[in-house]
Amino acid sequence: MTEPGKKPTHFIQEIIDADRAAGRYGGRVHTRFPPEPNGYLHIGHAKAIWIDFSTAEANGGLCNLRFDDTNPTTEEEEFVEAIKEDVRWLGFDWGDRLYYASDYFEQLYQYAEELIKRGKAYVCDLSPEELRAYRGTLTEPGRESPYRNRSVEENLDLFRRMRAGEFPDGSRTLRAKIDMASPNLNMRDPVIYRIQRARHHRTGDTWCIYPMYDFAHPLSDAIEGITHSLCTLEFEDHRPLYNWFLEALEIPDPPQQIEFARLELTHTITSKRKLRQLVEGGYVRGWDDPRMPTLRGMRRRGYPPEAIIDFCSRVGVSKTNAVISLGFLEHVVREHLNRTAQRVMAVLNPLKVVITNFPEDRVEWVEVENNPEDPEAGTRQVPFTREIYIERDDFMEDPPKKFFRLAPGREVRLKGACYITCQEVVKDPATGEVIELRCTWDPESLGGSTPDGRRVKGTLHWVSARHAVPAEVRLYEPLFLTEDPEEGGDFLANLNPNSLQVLTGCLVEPGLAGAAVGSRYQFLRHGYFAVDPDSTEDLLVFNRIVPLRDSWQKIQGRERT
RNA sequence: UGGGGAGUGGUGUAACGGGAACACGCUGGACUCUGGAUCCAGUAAUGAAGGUUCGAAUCCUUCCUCCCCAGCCA
Repeated sequence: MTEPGKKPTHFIQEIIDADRAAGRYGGRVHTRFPPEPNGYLHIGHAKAIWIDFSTAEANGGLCNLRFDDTNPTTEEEEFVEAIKEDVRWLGFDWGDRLYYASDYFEQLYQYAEELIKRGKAYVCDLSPEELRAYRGTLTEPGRESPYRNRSVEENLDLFRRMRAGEFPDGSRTLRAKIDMASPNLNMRDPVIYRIQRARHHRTGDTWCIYPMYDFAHPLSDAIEGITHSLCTLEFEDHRPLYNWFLEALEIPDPPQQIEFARLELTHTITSKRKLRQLVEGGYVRGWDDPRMPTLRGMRRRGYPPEAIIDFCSRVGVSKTNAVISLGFLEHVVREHLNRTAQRVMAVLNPLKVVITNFPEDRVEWVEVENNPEDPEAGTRQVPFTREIYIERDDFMEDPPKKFFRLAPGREVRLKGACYITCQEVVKDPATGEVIELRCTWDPESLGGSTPDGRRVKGTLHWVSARHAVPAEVRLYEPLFLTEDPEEGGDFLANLNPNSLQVLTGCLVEPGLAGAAVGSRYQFLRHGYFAVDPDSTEDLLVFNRIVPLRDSWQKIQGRERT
């Protein structure tokens, strides 16, 4: 766990340190998280959110939440609320600094007029197709628009009439007058305003022209007094343009854009389009499916937000395109849950055990610790009776060498309760399936050890048959079989057919009855689980957050191959 | 074949001219009322070639590889 409040050491912090040493921005640090409200946030956004908010905080500064809502055709109010919810869930607070680029539409418009007046922008009548043709290619320069040298008066008049709605959608644009021969395509007279009669989720039909990102972003930053505008690597090519607008308008103390690498995870996609394909194609149950890399999916799965943040901070900040292994995320989640999750016994695949020398009506309440990692967590009482269930995998009639669990004639410990010895195996005469074990217990072992100090190799979890609470348990595996879902060219072909396994007829200890949705537990020897909102009064539903490391499974897997 | 970035163990991050470190993974062992956790040990890296220097991951040159850019998306 990284210590909170400790100053980070990444390259962005170094830039900030240098700025402060030089007295830039009067020593201020002000960042912003600028999502476009056109979809749900995912794990990649978590890194951006963490960087934006935590670097501000670490430097005594502030971070704004600003919706970058300059494209009304794709944006919706629904996403605004969802994004706010997700950022809050991660534990960040934007205070009263909730902004929208659309709040600045009038101001941005005035900036655009100013650009025209300075001879740095012009209205262009080229069609989208012509514009593309005029732009040139990666290796050939573009050509200047025939409308490039209109007078300031004509441009102003035309632009005002664009705003007034005198021209059809797409018929004209406002372009920055920069350099059609620039090797950086972004500088080849980029469009800064387009005509678009679309209802905006906040401004309604007030506007029929909307600013482009490249124009709106640096100026929105300037308006909010942002000092360090942090974004991902693909905007590196846009930085000259970002700076160009600020210079062209002579913005004092201009903000600076700094780019860092996105967070990518193995076995995971974050492309909005592909995520939508998974949802719409029914490959997952929705945007909050616990297998999804969306923050809502991870929340439902049971990932603690603190663990996600810790993960981000431990992955680090750099400019190297990196793919972090899903295993590392799981490690951090386990580490967090190991310290915080209450232990509980749950039998996922029950096998009945009758303890023949245990009185029929006796209920022995045994004491079990809630979390051996945290003495403060205390203990609880669990009922032990003559008929119990153990995990079917914890018994083998003909056990291999390193199998330390129950087998005919073998003695094991039942966690917190006692030692039992398997005396008889009852099978279904028709199928040969083991349906019941008849065991005896050693009353001396009550509590989990014996006066003679003899040792048993295995400790099993169990539930009392008549006290157990039924549950459904959903086990998850990565959505994709391959580290890189794009391997082979078709991500759908790499989908893991076993990404969801639903276990019914599971039995959990009685204390779990009525457990709150979202609460997290460690099912002893299985993993960490969270209560799913699908739970009802009659049936608890659990999601497996992450399994426990399992060295037995590893040994088995090794011997099988 | 233009422009912008990036190359350190299997993975991610450090080292900022001076003994390549940390974390995850992996291997082995200790311990254990979770085959968990913990502990201990081991494994393994500076893209290449030149050059500067007493000394280079770090500075210079050339080369190689990978990523991004031709929306009136962000």
